[in-house]
Amino acid sequence: MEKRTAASIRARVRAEMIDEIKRAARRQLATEGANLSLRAIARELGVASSALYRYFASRDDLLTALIIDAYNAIGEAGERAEAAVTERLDLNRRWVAVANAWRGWALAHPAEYALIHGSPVPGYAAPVDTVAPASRRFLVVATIIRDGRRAGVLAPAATPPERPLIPAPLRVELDAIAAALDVEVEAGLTARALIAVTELFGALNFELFGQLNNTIDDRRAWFDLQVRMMADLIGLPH
Amino acid sequence: MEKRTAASIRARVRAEMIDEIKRAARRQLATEGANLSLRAIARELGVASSALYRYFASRDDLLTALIIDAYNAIGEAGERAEAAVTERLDLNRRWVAVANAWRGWALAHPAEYALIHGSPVPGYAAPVDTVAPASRRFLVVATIIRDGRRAGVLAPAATPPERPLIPAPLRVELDAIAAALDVEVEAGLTARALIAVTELFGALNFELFGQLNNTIDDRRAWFDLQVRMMADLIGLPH
DNA sequence: TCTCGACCGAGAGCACTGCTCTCCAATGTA
DNA sequence: TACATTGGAGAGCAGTGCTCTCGGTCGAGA
Repeated sequence: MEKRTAASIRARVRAEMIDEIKRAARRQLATEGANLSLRAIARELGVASSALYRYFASRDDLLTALIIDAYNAIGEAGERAEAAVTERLDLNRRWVAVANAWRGWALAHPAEYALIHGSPVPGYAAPVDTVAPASRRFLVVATIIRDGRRAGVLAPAATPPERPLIPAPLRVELDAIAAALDVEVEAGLTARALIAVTELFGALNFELFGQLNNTIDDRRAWFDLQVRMMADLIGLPH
Repeated sequence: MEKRTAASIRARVRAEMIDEIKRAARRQLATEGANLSLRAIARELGVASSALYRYFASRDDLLTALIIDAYNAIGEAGERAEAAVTERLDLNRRWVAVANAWRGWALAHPAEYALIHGSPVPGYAAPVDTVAPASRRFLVVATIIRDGRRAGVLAPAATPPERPLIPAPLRVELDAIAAALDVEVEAGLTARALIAVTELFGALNFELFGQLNNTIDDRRAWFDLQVRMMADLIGLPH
């Protein structure tokens, strides 16, 4: 017991410091974007800038930590909203809940959203640690599709006919994605779900990166319409 | 005449220098991203860093110039590809041409693409000069819709029924957009066209910003499928 | 309980950045 | 040809990421 406790004292202090650094970094992020200043963070914490290097080997390392946190945060936001829908068979409601949760998180944390959905930091190669948190967003959508298929409301017959034919190599990849997400659906449905998600994040990018300034002011209604149209594209019953 | 010629000598030299600076900046952009270095550009041109300030008041000013150029370049790429389609009544072909041109330009100039579609540079407010070039991308799509409506192939009856109902305030805004683009179509069609474009740029963001690494390798086929599905969403006849 | 070693903070320093200011040479203009 | 506008050079300021060395502190194992 002593060993564990003793070790965890230092570890806990260290973890707290890491947390404080990340908090300050997130604050910086809001005003400075991806080119946040380590020295400014150190100043804010009342610490020499060199001290930060005891916790993060480089600025990129700190950014990586923030990126992983952001992926997990937006993923968790979607998961919680989806889990809160009690009518589990109302796939539409679950889809809308996820979409709105994503948008809500993005609007509440625009800088962190930009960190993961914006231009990659030049010369920065995303480490492998980021791929799992990054795919987390898609998992929750997969559960909706899976439940729908199992319940029969997303039966192959009920979904729209596969209109643009999918070439074989692409079909193989789409099948692999579905298998990795543990859903057994035809490639056409996988494609439509992916497209729906792509559209949503495209919409969020447009909204957050200022592409629809002076174009659409009622962003809430516009996003809502897109969410519903994408629900139709997937084939979610209403 | 002497006055004009004399003035234009200086002006021409100045324009050439500006061009050289922008060329070097674009080269920098490819490796360094948005945080390119003025001093590195100066070094590359064999010039003192302070000399650059005779041409651009600040780094942000230079970035603004690059942004405007990028908007115009991708816009023009779309326009040229669309204009090259001789079968003017084949709306589908025109749409595909535009989409592929956008993607081709993006793949050829990823850094410039990121400059206009990625996270906004922190603390950088896009000047008014950028809004016109930014909307240029949408103009070419508008012409396709307009021609389709005029030719009757995009007749209201032929387009899918307006399924998600559009709330009145949003409908007003969509009508305003259509009016600004000089197309006379119902709000539902405007919405679908906007969504199609949103999805395409969402797809390009995913592809260029690395979101579909380890997911889909056959990017060409995947983009193609998305383009065709969005053509269906708009209601372009095939 | 006590000593020792891991850990961590401080500070100086390097090479770099954007930007300003002053000085000066070149060059088109009248 | 003399002048005034233009643009380049260079020093300098405040800031950056990052490294290295030096000490102190405090939890660790004996």
